[in-house]
Amino acid sequence: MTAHVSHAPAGAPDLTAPRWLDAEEQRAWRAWLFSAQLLMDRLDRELTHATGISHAYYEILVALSEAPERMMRMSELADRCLSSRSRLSHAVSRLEERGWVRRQVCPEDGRGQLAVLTEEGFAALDGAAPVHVESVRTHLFDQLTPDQVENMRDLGETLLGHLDPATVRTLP
Amino acid sequence: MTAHVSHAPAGAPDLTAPRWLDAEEQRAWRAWLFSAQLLMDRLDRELTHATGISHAYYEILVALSEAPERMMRMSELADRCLSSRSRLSHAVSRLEERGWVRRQVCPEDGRGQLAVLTEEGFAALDGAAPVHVESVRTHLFDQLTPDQVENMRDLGETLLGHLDPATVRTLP
DNA sequence: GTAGCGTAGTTGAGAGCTTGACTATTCCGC
DNA sequence: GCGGAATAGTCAAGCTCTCAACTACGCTAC
Repeated sequence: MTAHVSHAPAGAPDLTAPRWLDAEEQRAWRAWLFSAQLLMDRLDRELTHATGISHAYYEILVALSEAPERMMRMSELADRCLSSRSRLSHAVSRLEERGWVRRQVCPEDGRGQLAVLTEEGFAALDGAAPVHVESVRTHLFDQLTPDQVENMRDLGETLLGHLDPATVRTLP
Repeated sequence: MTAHVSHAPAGAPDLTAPRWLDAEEQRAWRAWLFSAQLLMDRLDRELTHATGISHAYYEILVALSEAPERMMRMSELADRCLSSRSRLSHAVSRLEERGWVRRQVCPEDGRGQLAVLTEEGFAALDGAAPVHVESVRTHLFDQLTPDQVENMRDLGETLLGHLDPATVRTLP
């Protein structure tokens, strides 16, 4: 960013002036942003390339595999995957075409749909998981000391507590 | 992820077995992933909603505004924005339609194109920057202690050093 | 029961991204 | 110089996401 300078007189701080980042904050922010973008991109590419499953689809399969009876309400699944309803609906349709998920009307609520992981879907996940965990190891945990891992967890949970207090409670 | 257990005998560790994450690692990884996704999504939405400029476009404008003469080679700009050549080419075309960027053949290399930030583009960035910095403050720095900010920088730079050693040197 | 409202999920159109092919130009070895 | 390899950038086709309707069902009050 080009330099932005507040022109408020020293004695009267301008409370509406943008709270620009200082050099340290700028550096921290960019390091975080770039590393996060690169890491997600790398993990997604390696997974997609090796297994044909994008990280977004992988997350859906994981969520279903962990759910009781390997089935979940569409909305609940969308929340769990940080996805919009619409996006999830499209994604599940595509997973259905691959035979990995099927839809089923919800017995308790006629409006609802259940997404159910099929045996084929579970097998696909089972094949992809070792690939993905190896990527996460290589590009994340292998690079960090135990203290850094602890800091990562602390940072993540702090931000999560602000951005979405409901999700922080669903952590393992 | 459902439980995955290595069946190798204790005396002969299986070096090809997936290095699954333990509970602590799982927790750290998910906290990081969810918070990163939510934060990026939030910042992008707030910026797009308030200014009509997506975060991806914002990054292009920022990179150009910081470049000498507010111009940059297409490839260099793509690298700086962690974007593919193709994606950047499309994005610059759309920014050109808005009158914020224009293309210019590179004098030194007839194959190359220079993306140049226009006055209108600079004005658009100038209007968007306060909105964006306020989002970053609200959802990131206001939530963290100075120690956490320091940890964030450390983590980001560590990961960046592994994922893209070239980029870490371009930090402010 | 039925009108009205809220919720669950889907759909279609349009925007943006990815992949891979393609053009134009430069670089390099002879 | 000149032919072949490498590089810069663009483009078309297909896929995914977003936004804004839209359908279908459930809940509540009368």
